[in-house]
Amino acid sequence: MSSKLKLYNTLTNKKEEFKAINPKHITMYVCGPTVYDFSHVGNARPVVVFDTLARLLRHDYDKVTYARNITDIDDKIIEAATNGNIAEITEKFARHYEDDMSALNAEKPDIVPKATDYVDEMIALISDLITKGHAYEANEHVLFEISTMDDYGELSGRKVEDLLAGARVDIAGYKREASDFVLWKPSSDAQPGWESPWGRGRPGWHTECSAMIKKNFGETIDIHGGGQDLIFPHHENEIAQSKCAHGGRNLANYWMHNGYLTVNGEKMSKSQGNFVTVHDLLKEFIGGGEDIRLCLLTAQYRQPVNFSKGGVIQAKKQLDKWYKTTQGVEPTVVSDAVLDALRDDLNTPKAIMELNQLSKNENKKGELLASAQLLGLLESTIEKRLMGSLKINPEKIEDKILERTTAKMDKNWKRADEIRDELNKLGIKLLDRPDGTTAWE
RNA sequence: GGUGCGGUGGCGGAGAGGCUACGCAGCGGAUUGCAAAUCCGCGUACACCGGUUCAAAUCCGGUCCGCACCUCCA
Repeated sequence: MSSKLKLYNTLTNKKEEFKAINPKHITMYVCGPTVYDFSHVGNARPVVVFDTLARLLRHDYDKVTYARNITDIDDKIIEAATNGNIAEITEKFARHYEDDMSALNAEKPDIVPKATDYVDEMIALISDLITKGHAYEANEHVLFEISTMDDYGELSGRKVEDLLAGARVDIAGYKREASDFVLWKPSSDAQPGWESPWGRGRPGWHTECSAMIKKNFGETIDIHGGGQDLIFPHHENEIAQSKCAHGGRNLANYWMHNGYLTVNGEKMSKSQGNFVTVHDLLKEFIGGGEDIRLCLLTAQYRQPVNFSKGGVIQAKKQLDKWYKTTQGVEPTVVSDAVLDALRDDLNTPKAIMELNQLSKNENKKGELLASAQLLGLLESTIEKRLMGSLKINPEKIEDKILERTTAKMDKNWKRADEIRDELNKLGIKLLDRPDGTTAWE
């Protein structure tokens, strides 16, 4: 390996050299969606970022197991399922999620665990925490008692005192401390629920990830990822549960958090209403999943990306260029310069710069293609890309070109230009070649 | 109030003490019936004020501004 992988670790707020627990098998877990609605572009950013990391890890290591969960039990889902049919809604949006993310060239993770398949494991974890004195039952709830943990707040850099001072939570009377969090809560007859030692109920939000990681990977994994907004409280609480259940051992050695997608400088979020769903964007940019992916990779993952359609268009232009220069080329090896950039905490903008350097070199087109593909780009062909976004029958285009060529021979420039404009409106550009033939794209 | 991240040319966006990426847009040229595409050339920017240094966008101190988390959130 020409360079070593370095990753920024939220746990230490430093860029660190990556040291695998077992270099023969890397383990990575990323928080996935709560499936109650379409995902917006902001939700897609971690998917693209960690997919890119997974691709790099697969290039550098023999075996990588990447898990991304699906939260299919949650109060929002219960709310969204007005007819009470939870499974209908979760299955529908899980499917949309899979479709949308694969349109962005994000490979399916090796494991896609669903929360509802891990209820037994969650109950076991909660029981364990009660036995070890870190959780207590109150008013049909089970709560994690943060005062029983010495280093609570290590990930987010928060002190328990500050939390309490700033707490704007409705403090439920049965909590011993305001920031104790729910591990288990009761369900009404109308709500979905599972039998447990504490009555019929459902798990709290943070519990599933801890249980899934334990079951699939064991106590400690290499990398745990997600959006910055998950640092607190979600990941902090995952750490609390898992460490207290596992004798203080780390849940993950490296915690990585991607920055937000912003719109006019502000976070894209559902509650603010400033979001664009991937589903809708793909309708607008037909066949443009790769354009969206590149757009998301133009900034380093910890920096914000200001989303705009102009940005997607710019990415599209970039890809069109690369597709042209690699037409008919077979991928060879991934460039060291691109690898160096990616191994430096996933510096995708620098990697993109290196791709541009490669594209200028006649002899490095195979490297360009192989390197771009490591980033999940240039995975299609120029022909498919064209056809995917075509709004007109190719034969009709040929007819028009023929008509225009005739007009040109008669020096009827007016008619020739009319035809060109007409096709232009349909997004088709004509290329008059020096030999007199006309190609289109 | 606490915690964290930022402010780079018209725009996007790396870099992080001297060699001043890269892309888009723009301008000039080659080419073209005119275009498009392509090729060649052109940009001395790093919020502000001090300091350290032979040398600072990069280090140190201060100021201003923005964003985010502390509540569900990728």
